[in-house]
Amino acid sequence: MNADICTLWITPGIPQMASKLNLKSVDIGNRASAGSIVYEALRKAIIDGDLEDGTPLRQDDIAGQFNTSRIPVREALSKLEQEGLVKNRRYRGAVVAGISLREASEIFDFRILMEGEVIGASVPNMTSASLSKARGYCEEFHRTEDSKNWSKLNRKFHYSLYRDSGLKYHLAMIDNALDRTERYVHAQLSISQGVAKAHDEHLAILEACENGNAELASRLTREHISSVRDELLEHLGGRR
Amino acid sequence: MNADICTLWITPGIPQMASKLNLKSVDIGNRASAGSIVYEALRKAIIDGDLEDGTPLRQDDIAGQFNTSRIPVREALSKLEQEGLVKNRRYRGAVVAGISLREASEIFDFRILMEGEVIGASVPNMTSASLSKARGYCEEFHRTEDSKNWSKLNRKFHYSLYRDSGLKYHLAMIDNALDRTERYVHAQLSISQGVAKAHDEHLAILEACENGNAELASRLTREHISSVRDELLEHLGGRR
DNA sequence: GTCAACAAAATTGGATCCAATTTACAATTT
DNA sequence: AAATTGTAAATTGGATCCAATTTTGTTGAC
Repeated sequence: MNADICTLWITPGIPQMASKLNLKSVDIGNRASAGSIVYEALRKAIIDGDLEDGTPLRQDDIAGQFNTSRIPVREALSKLEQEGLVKNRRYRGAVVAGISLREASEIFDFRILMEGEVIGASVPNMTSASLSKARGYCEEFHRTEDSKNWSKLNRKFHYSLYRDSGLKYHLAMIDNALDRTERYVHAQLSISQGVAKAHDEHLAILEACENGNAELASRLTREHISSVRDELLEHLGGRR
Repeated sequence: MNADICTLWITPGIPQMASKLNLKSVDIGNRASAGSIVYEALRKAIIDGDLEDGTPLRQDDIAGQFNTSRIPVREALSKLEQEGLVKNRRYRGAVVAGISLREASEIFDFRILMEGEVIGASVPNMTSASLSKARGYCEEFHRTEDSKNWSKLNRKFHYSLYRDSGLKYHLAMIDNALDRTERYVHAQLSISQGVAKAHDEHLAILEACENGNAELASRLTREHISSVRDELLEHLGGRR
């Protein structure tokens, strides 16, 4: 984990005040806070599975690694707890929150409900730009060999099909659900013919979207997530 | 807002160590942290609508009111931001987050999806204890005159019908959605014949549950929330 | 050797202090 | 008077310090 993420955020669009000057400007006002830097780094590490479930997250350690004090670290840990990625116990510190298969399975059910609905609402509004972007991610997902990128691209693919729904709240809920299950998705993709099967299903979903068939896209999405869940439960020793 | 909320939490079940003594004990080890006390108080104030949208939440003020330092206040504000109840801007402080009718409407749609599903899953597992508890809340909702209690009891009624689903994640998501819309529900109940109509619908839902008709309970719940949403949009000037 | 009691170290929670930034406002110019 | 600049007050972010609590380790009794 490196600390030099702490660079300025170059924001493409700063509200264009009434100024004649047209400069390549850097929005100094939007520097990331120390807390959000720590948060992002920890979030990524947990989601990617670099930190095992139950790993204690000592405030001093983390503060040291990021060359900051414990205050921003606490802020980050608190946010991560809200998201369900760490568990905090008073005076006992934070640990990476594992989820049981039972819990994971429920979150997959949640996703089936959400994503089926959202893609259905999205299809009628889908632009060709979104579709070609989705196709790009889909192909990249198929091509890539690096298992680390699978779940990332899988996520980008699906998300690009949801965005046009304009359902921001639903999308935020989906995001959180994906955060919590990403480790499991990664595991599922890595076993058996996970990626090949997923790719086939992605293509079918994409085609339904391109044909403007919302109902089909919704059904295929539900089946897709459902099959990921079932395979996961099967391979990781779970009866439900 | 009063500061004397800061009392000890009386926890009914402390793991019964090997002790002959049987005292009404107070679990000192589970005192609420200062941050969580501030959090609960602010959350309640915002949900109940005691703090108007856009009200600035000054750290010093709040810290003063609770006779604590700003650290726990920041923690509380951070949590509230995660829940969408306040907006935080760096160096500019926090304000109570209002939601537009557009956003509220989307959250109602989310609730329709969630609560319809959850009550359906709940019905087969529903105990007579849950049902009688639900009936109690239902009647209390009907009887009470205090508008402040309507949304509270409305919430308790619905929640008591969902709990037996055992779908903890779904329930947590519903909780957050209710937090965000409670102000609007309160507004809707206060207008026209809101309470009477809601009570009729509650009775119908309850009856479906008692008869073990999951499908009907689900449909009635969806229609119930849907009608609350529609009336709200109508009365508060919204086309969708 | 096992268990309890006690003490020391480690760790977190909260208070206070300082720095960074924004906001409010007076002074200045046009 | 309106707009701009400069300055002080208000406010937040972060660092450091102390207190509360847990964890660890040690001693002693049996």
